[in-house]
Amino acid sequence: MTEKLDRRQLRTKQLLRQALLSIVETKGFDGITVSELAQAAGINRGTFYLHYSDVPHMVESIHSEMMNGLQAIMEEVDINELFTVPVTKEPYRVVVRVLEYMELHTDYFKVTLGPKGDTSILLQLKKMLQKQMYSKLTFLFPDAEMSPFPLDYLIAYASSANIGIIQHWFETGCKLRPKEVASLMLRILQQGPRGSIGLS
Amino acid sequence: MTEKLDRRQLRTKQLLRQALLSIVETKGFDGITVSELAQAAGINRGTFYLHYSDVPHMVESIHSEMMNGLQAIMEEVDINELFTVPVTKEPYRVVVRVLEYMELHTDYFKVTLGPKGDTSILLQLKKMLQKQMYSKLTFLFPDAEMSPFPLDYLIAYASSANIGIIQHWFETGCKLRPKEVASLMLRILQQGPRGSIGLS
DNA sequence: GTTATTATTGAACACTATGTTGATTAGTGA
DNA sequence: TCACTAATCAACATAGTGTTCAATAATAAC
Repeated sequence: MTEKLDRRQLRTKQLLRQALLSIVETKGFDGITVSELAQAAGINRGTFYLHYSDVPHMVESIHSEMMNGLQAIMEEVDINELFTVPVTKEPYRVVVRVLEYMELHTDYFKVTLGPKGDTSILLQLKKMLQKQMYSKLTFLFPDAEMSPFPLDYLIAYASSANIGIIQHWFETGCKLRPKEVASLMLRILQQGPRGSIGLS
Repeated sequence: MTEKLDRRQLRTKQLLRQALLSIVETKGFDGITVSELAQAAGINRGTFYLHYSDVPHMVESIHSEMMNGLQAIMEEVDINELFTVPVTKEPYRVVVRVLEYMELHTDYFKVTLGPKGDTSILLQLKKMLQKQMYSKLTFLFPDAEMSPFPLDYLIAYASSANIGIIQHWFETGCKLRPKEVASLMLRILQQGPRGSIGLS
């Protein structure tokens, strides 16, 4: 997989990554030129093409790195537990680990999930959640007709909702600990919006 | 407001709008050139600049039109009712009207809310929902400390969740009627994810 | 430490899109 | 019909693209 070692390559890739995220933070992912990227990174414009064919290619490449990291954690998730385990002081472990991973890479996620962010990443993230939810829900409801509520809409609802919480977490500067955020997600998922604020 | 009448201007604006949405549908909002836009619309490239300064300006302009239409409807919403009125066969009226408006402009919303869509529009839409929710929730909980659940996170959750449902609605080709979608939104908002599928 | 390797640099290239201008044509409203 | 003005067409300087090549510098391996 990672069979690249030359310090020079690593250095320029790091410089490019920093430059990209810095630019994205101010003007979003659109309209970034190779020229400004190279200048911000302090490297020669031609050098960029030794690593990426294109700005979109570089963006996609960085996206993949982060998504792979998330995917590895996600694959351990067990939605069944999420739905059946009662509220405890220890929120669901894998959720916490996902949030910790995101907090570790704040520089990346705060921009991609924010207002200048990337739709495709939000979508991938949502699809990850949905995939897990779907497999577990179809286990709970082998015959889709048994559910009094269309499962696809339920999944669309719950996945978007949790992403909304994560976005708000970054938007407010990650003031809460991953554990606390996971705890909120668990409570609202179990009790629903009305129940969580104390309405009957 | 709308004091433009010349048929020629209306014609080219319509042609440009159609061309834009058609292009966006295939390659998203990014990297659209004035040249391809003019060609797709069958107008002279220079003519574009008689109407818009820029591609982003045109995009922003079309966004505003749609958002203003939504805003006018949204301002009638009464979240209080959403939270207190029991499930009836008639879902909340304003929600239905918003969904009807969106369905009327399917060509626009199916792309902007979809995978190739625009983050800023999703954000504006979410902010609209949040504004309404916030004013109503602070009415229910004048002292923010009274809520056992942080209101900002609750609002982030609920607004994203409902947008997720709308996105899924367009994603699946608007098979349900606006009334049916509004009914789903109401049920899940009241009963929560677990309650709506019949779990205790 | 020397050497072979290779990433980076800098300059040049043709190409595409930009945004603007001025003169001309053609459609519109009164 | 006629004054007005939107749309067209060609031309322009500018800026970014993606590529190539020779020269330079840093690196890894011996």
